[in-house]
Amino acid sequence: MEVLGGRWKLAILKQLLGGTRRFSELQRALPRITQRMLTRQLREMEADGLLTRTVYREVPPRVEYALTEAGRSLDAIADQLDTWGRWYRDTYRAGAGGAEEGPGEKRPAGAAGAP
Amino acid sequence: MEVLGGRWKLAILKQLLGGTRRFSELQRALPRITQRMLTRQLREMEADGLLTRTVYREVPPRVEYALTEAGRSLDAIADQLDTWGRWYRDTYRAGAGGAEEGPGEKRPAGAAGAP
DNA sequence: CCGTATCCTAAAGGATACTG
DNA sequence: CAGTATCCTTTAGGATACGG
Repeated sequence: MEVLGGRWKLAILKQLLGGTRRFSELQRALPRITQRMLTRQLREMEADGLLTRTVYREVPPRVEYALTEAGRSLDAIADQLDTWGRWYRDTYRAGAGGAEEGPGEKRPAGAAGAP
Repeated sequence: MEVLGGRWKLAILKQLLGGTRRFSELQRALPRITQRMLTRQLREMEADGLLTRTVYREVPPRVEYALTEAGRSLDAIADQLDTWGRWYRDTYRAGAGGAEEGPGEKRPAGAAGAP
């Protein structure tokens, strides 16, 4: 949780799972993050070894971010968190009525009776 | 991440995956959490629909916590996070040398080339 | 036994302006 | 384009003491 715990890290991870992205591309994909936060979360993830940052000294400058092996190894988890999150939101926030009888229908795959 | 994001929630979840627990049992299992934090995280998880809180008005009082379906549905994810966390720690913090050539050996199951 | 109440620090997150 | 620099608010987390 220390490594994934940022407000935006999962979203960034998801973007980078789609391939290398440059700073401005990430900004466009995540319209509500501020420049400062994007920079900070990216630097933290770099420090944690989840991604690499490559600076191309051109004009205009270009910086590319790509996942490391460690970052890519979070693929499955990120995916499951994403799926669970959607299920949870749809089940508990959906029709305001929400979980009147507990989650029973479209449960995330494999999480039914547990083990 | 909003739902799982507490410092202790994953640990609490893990305990409750083992069955119903009372307050003092959780405290003993998580020696470094303060009473206040345990109470708070439990109440948040209850509000999020992850667990139920049952009060038995006896002397001395007894309060039992149990996961809901939603809580139990996090089983697989909690497990994977746990596994990844250990792998990450062992790989990146282990011999101080750490990830000299990127994670290559005991990668968490199924997260290799990524499907 | 199972909490509340108080008080406090630190970390996270953000708005806004400026820059190599 | 891809950041820094400031300044500020909010939330998380914790230590300690007290109570039904």
